[in-house]
Amino acid sequence: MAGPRDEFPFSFAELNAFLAVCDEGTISAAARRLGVTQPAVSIALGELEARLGTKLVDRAVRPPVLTPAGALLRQRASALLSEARLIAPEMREIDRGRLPLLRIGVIDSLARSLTGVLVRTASEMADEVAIQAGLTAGHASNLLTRKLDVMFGLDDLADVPDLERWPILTEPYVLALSPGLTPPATLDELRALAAENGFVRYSARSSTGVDIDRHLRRLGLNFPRRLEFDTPYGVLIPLASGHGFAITTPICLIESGVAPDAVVCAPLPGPRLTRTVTLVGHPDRRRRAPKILAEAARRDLQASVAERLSRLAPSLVGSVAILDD
Amino acid sequence: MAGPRDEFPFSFAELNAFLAVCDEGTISAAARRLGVTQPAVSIALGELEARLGTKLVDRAVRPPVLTPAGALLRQRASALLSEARLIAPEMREIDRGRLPLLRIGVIDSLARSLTGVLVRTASEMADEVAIQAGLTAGHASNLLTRKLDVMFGLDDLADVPDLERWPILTEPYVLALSPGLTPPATLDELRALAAENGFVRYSARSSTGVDIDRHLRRLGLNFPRRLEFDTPYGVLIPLASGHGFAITTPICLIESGVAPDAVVCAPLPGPRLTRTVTLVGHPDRRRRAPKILAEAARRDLQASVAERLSRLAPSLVGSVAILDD
DNA sequence: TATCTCCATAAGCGCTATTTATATTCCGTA
DNA sequence: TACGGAATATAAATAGCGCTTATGGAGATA
Repeated sequence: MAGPRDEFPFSFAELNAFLAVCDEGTISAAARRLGVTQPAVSIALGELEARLGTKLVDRAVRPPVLTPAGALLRQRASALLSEARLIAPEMREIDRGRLPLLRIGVIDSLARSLTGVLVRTASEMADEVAIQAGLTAGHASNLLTRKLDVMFGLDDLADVPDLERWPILTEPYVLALSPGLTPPATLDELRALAAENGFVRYSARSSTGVDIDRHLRRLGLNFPRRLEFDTPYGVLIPLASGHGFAITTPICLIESGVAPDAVVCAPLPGPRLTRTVTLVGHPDRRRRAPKILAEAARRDLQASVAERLSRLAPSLVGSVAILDD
Repeated sequence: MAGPRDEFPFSFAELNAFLAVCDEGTISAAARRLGVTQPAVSIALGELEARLGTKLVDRAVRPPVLTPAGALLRQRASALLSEARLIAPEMREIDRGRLPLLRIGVIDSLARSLTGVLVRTASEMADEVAIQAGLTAGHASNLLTRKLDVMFGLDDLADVPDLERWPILTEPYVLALSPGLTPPATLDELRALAAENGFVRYSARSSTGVDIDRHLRRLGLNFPRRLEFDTPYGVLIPLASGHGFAITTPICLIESGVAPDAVVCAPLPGPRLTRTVTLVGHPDRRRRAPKILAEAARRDLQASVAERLSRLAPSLVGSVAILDD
């Protein structure tokens, strides 16, 4: 797979080399630390710069100093690599272990909405209940490593056999705008809006953020990032106090707890994009925990979502579909 | 830099190929989408499995299904790649004189209180701002791996050199009880309370939970766990709807957003136990981000904490000390 | 100015990933 | 149960990438 550099203008090794240069201060020292010769690092760095189209380090002065672009790459690369380094160890850890406890992971955008009903329901099934809020990816890996028994998230892990799946709800992604902004009706208007106003995004750590990124990429929309968050609350806060817009969902709007007049909602121009929250869990023959929790969650949401939306964003009432099997 | 696979048992292209296989369902289809031949993908996948030491897809059945390890890799890889895809476009932006990213981690119990002021302050220092909420431990490791520039948390990372530290606030742990329960005045009364009512605890993943556990252990108190959460909101929800008690802090009470009459607060009998929130950050010579963010956060809290507490729990007004250097 | 260190470039080469070609396995269907 | 088609694995050949050694130039220190 070493063909022409299609999509990624860098390799792990190159990023690693670059970081070594940042840490060590010189190319020679970095080469020593990496256990390769000096020209190897020199060339790698040069090609990295060529492919990125930017100088990364200013070698005119000594010791070499990072350019602004280099400083950014350092941030990004070191985050990326420390993330990558975790993957292999985690995969080795996938074994099985069982605890009597009932452990439930809930995606951030449903944490507040569901915690109450989950506590009530789960308390009747288990003596000990642990509930954690977080991102889908974290819950999924915890589920697969059996650190969780069930999770509410955006990934139904369809490829994994021997898991139970209970769909909870489907909802559209919508635009959320600062009050005063005119909702765009077409993609061109959306593009114009983005030229004048900041786009507040979910981070790529969240499934929601990944979904939205991919959708925008397919539409050829390339909003600059200015503000990013990994929770619904974070995304909506900046809208209330300035000129900006975000892509979010009705449930996220409810979860964020913003005031009714702080944000204006509108449909997302272009192709429809939705997300589905699914309960995924290890089968539990005795307690039937996945099924019972799913049904309780649905009942609770059925009773509360429309009512809350009618106060926050009447136009979105009916957009959230609580599912059944 | 294509020597023996030292540290990373995969390349971007291989992860991309694996994701294509996940999406398309078959190796052949993935190869078509990637514009390579089928054996290329087949071999790449096989070597990926060999290097990771795990089967990723079960090809015995058709269509192939992911193993648990494969599902985990899918999660991780897709997050990693969507993060990586953003890097190059961003670097082009930087050359147009934009300021680099500022990434801030905030402990869950201050997330809502601080997000607004942090967005306002950080936006003036950087063109891009990322704020994530979570647990202190996660932020600390992200800070050390440079995935974060500054963090607000309960750990000042005193052992790590070359970090700036700015104390934000100190507050006591207090008891929170379901309405109707009588606040215990002594440790014996607390023990009696625990015999009759459920103790809702913070999970051991959170610094707060670890602190409380240790304190209780020293006092010889051994409450059975029944319910545990890792966010302030989660801990207080069960109290509002049943007979139980928890140990929490004034800031957590504010953060949770519970109604004023849902919970009753009282001092914690026995030795005083407090916690201190500190801002820790990488030094930032140019922008002075840690100092400026700390000062803005203090000002904001100074203005808002007492006011909010007076509505929620008048007896706690004055218990939170906003610090200075 | 001399010297040391660091860096860039050039040439050669080994290795890796790709391709084409072919065998094998699995599934649906007659 | 036998057969056709599709998907996958394997083998051999090839091409390209990145490594090394060798060498010249540039900056810092005395």
